[in-house]
This record gives sequence, structure tokens and C-alpha cells, in this order.
Amino acid sequence: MTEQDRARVPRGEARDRIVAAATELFGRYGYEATTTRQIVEAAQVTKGAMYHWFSSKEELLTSIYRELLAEQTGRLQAISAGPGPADVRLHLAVTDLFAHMDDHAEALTVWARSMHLVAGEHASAVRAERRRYQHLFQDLVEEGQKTGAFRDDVLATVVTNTFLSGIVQIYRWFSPDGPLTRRELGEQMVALFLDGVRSSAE
Amino acid sequence: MTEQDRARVPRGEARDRIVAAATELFGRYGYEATTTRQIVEAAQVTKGAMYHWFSSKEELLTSIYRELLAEQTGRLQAISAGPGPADVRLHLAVTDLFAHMDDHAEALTVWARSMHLVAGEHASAVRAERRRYQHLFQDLVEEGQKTGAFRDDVLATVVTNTFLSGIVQIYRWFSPDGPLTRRELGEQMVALFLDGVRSSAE
DNA sequence: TCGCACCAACCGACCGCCCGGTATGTTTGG
DNA sequence: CCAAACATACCGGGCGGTCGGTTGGTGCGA
Repeated sequence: MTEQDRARVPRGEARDRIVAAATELFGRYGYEATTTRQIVEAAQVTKGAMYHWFSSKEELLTSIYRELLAEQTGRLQAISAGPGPADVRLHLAVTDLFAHMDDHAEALTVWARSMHLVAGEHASAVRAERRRYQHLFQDLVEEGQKTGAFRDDVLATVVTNTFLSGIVQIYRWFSPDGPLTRRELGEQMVALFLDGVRSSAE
Repeated sequence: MTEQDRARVPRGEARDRIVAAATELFGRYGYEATTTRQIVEAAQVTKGAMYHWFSSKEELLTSIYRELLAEQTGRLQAISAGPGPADVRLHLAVTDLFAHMDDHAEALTVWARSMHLVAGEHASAVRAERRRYQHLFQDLVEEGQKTGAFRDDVLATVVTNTFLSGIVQIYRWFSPDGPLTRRELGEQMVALFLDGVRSSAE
């Protein structure tokens, strides 16, 4: 018989183009403001193809989220389970996040702009995955607090949410054409995150 | 003299109810997902009333932004122009921001969710006001850097955007029913912002 | 003190467009 | 020869927006 399916995500050239087009359009104009006609036109397919691969416009959005979250969670998981003290692993995770941000800039934009629109039965799965990601992050913070590397007078949930907020919003103001590369921005944000704006009293 | 047995609302009150209803609905469901019918139903007016006060659904959204931005800018302006060193004024400004956040929680939610939708000629005015607000903030950061209160190895624009991102995203995860009050959250975020997560080496 | 003209404020039935989605036909790789 | 992978024509609905009509308050001349 046929070999086992290699990818959990269904493949197909047309499908890829649809996802790519939808990601760009959702990011640029927002989910609601993007029509299915725009998507199929940009992907150079027809509505038949689109509704062959996706049962609805919302499932298309959800699948973008799933792919993004799955990859990010996987990478964070690997780093989180690695060796070294918690604060070092956290630093690693953030650096890694910035290093791979260019590849998913559009998907991140979609996420930041339209994540609140996911509803129905799709919502639970996406939300669960999102919480899993956040928990991986937060566990690192809490571990760092226990070992004394991080302050514990600020709740780990505040630390985590604040920092992730800063990251997810980057697309709103950052331009790669500016004075900073994305990697340099990452360095500065990590520095800010770790030591704050106040000049360290020596 | 016959009093008005029918308590018809005074003039202009309908407008306020429309804005209030739209703010809540835009915040809860998003701008695009909210219909004009929902708005007028929630505000207990008719479409005629709504289109008497606003020329379009988008102008209604824009007016929410304008009111929010005008007030926030005004308050920041007052604090920024006040006495004291820059870092103290910045602290004051942030504290003030959190103190008045409850009053505008819904409008802030709308802003965070749908600000990217403002377009056309409305866009320039809103964007200009938004940049004015950010500049007031950023000037304080830069002044603090010059006086040595703040580190200058991180660009002021990075500092400003990162912190404002953290604030604007609060609505996504914070619940007043949780372990923290909004004021306490403000304290923790300011502390985090000033000194970072790293335990200060003593 | 009226009568009357006027107008902002508001009503609500209605419109045309375009959206997401579907039904059915056609190609194509294995 | 049969699904899978598309294409095409089409639909009902609901959307933002419109428009002629209706109020209640107000100023004003006689």
C-alpha cells in the first residue's frame, strides 16, 4: 500500500498558495476586511479550489494560527527542555524567537491583529495551544524566580504577558529598513527586559 | 401646564448612547464584526439617528479614537510639562495612565483591536494625534537618557514602543477579578519596566 | 398671547451591492 | 475508471447606507 503520510498538514501546491495569499492579505487588511475573492485572485486559483481545501474562511484563518503556533511551540519546547539554568534558557528562547521572526512576520501580524476573531469549536484548540506556548514561557520565568535569578516581587504572569505583548506588537512599529536589524532589536529588547531602563547604580 | 409624560430623551443624549454602545460592541466583537443594526439596537435608537450624527460607520469608529486620544494626550501633556526630573515625570505619567485606565477600558480595547482599520482621510488625523502622544512619551525617555537617569544603549523608540505595547495589550489577559488590582498591576509593570526581571546584584 | 415658519433631531421602510458559501460539471494522475 | 483536485455559475442573505417624512422646540411679528 501507500507509504504513510509524511506531513500531518495536508499538502498541495494550490493549497500552499492559498495559505500564503490569505496570510498576506489577512495581515495587511485584516481578516474581516479580506474577501474570499481577493484571496483566490491573489493565489491565482478559484473558489472551488479554496473550498476544496478549507471548509470555511474561518478554518483558513485557524489553520494559519495552528501552523504558526505549532512551530513556535515546538521550538520553545526544545529549548525549554534543554540544559542550563532557567535564565539562560529564557534568554536563548527569546533570541531564537527573534532569529526566526522574519520567516513568520506575516503570520505573526495576522495573529496579533485577528486572534480575537477565532470562535466556535476552532477556538478551543487554538486557545489551548496558545496557552501551552505561554505556559512554557511562564514556567521558565517561575523557575528563574525559584532559583533566585529573577525577582519574585512581580508575578510571573505579569512578566510573561508583558514581554510577549511587547514582542507581538513589534510589527506595528518596527521597520527592517530602520537603524536596527531585527536581531539588534531583539538584543535591545532582551536587555531592556532583563535589566530595565533605569541606569544600574554601581 | 402639561409636563412631558413621555420621557423623551434630551437632545444629544442619543449621540452619547450610540458612542457608548458602539464602543462596547466594537471592543467585544471587533469593528468589522459589529453591524450598524447591533449598534442602534443596543443604543435604543434608529439608523436615522445614527446616520444623523455620524456620516458613516467608520467615522463613528474614528470619533471613539479621537476622544480617547485627546484625553490621554491632554493628561500626558500636563504631566510632561510639569516640574521635576524626567524619570519622576515618566513614573507619574505611567501611574496616572493606570489610574485612569478603568474609565476607558472599553475604548482602549477598541483601539488595540481595530486601530489598523482606520483609513482614508480620517487616518491622517488619528495617526498624527497618536504620534503626538507617543512623542510626548518618548521625549521623556530621551530626556531621562540625557540626564543619566536612564540607560542610553537602548534606543528611546524601542523603550517607548515596548512599554506602550505592554500597556495596550493589558486588556487581552488581565482580569480585575484576578489576584491583582489594576493599580497593583501598574506598580508591577512600572517596576519591571524600570529595573527588569533580573534580580539586582547587591 | 398667539399663530406660524423653520429646523435640528429623529424615524424606519427600503435599496443595491457584494459577501461567504454551494451545486454541479470537468480535468487528471494512478 | 475512479477519486482527488480543481473550475464556473450561481444564490440567499445581510450588510452599510439612503431618503422622504414626522416630530417637538424656538424665535418672531402682529
